[in-house]
Amino acid sequence: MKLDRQTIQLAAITLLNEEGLEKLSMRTLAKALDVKAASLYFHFKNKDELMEGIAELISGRIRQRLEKVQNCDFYQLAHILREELKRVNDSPKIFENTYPFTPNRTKLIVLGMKLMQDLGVDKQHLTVAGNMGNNFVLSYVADEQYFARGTQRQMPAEFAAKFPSPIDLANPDEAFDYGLAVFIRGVQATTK
Amino acid sequence: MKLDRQTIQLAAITLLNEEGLEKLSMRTLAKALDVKAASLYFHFKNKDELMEGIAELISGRIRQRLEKVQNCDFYQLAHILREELKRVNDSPKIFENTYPFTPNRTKLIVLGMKLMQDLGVDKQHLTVAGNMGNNFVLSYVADEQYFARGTQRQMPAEFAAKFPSPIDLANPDEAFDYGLAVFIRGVQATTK
DNA sequence: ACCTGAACACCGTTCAAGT
DNA sequence: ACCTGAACACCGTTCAAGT
Repeated sequence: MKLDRQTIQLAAITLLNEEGLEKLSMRTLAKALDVKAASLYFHFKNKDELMEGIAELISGRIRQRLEKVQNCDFYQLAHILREELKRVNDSPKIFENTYPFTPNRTKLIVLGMKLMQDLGVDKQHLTVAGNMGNNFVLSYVADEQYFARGTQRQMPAEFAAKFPSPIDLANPDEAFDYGLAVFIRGVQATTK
Repeated sequence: MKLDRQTIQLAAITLLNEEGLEKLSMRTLAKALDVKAASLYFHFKNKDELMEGIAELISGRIRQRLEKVQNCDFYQLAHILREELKRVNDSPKIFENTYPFTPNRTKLIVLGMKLMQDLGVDKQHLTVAGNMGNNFVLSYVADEQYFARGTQRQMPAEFAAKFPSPIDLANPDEAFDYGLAVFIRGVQATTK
């Protein structure tokens, strides 16, 4: 088997979409590639570096899509981010648990900051606002994937009675736009 | 050694604050309690149930503090939530990865929903808004604890040059209030 | 340069057996 | 009722050895 970093990362993504992050081990990944676990360590220093590579790969996909968008605003960035995160099961957890300043990802962070500036955020709150926008999308996709899994335990009857038919599950796109609007309008309203 | 669920949970919290979630295993926990790992399984079905118990214990602390607050609004809830989460290292990750509908935690969720209603959120967006508020605080504390750890790798020079001295790190309380204001005003602005 | 065999030091979990 | 010894099936990682 001829390995390289990208082959390994793509195989890992396939495994994530089939089984989820918990089932992804260096050994299962090696097995899927018909290779021994130790071989992976020739291409990646350790598992963390592999995860970092996956986040970086996804960031590259996002940047590629952004190139085709002129006059990008935060609304569009958030939508593309959500869509690409959804393509990889458990990607929000991977993003949360890896070092963020890899090349493509850094460029996305810088773009996010610029878009915050465009929304009128003052300089001293750029990073807070940027983190908040990023965390909103990550958490939203994490919740979506959690419910898509369908393996959760039930809500207690007490709760289900009080909040019947939560529309977000039926209308995830509308709910995402609602949350996004909350964030964007909130940022605008909080600018002096 | 005389064990019970609470003793185990408190020992786990101590270990979290000393070493973090990654170092917390059933075996290290047992060692800290001067007991064998298998003993823990008499009190908890598995590690997940133990983590769930820790989140539930923290939720109980929050509820206790909320009892002393009259006319609680979301601003106050968010502050108390943040403070209690900060008392336990990696608590945001624990909350994210456990089943949420345990008794005390369910009551907090119901309260959160009610406070969203007080802010004027329409019925069909209650759960989205509630999740968003919850995720905001969780993510914020996760970031705070990440930076408090101090073991992160450096930002690239390119980035540090563009965004010098991020005030959020120096002024975490002010930054939290900023984010909270963004959320609250955004919710109000997005109500028809 | 790239891969493997074999090992090391860990995990979570189970369960018959002890008290 | 509560705890343990001993095992099972896993992990991530290293490194001398092979090609």
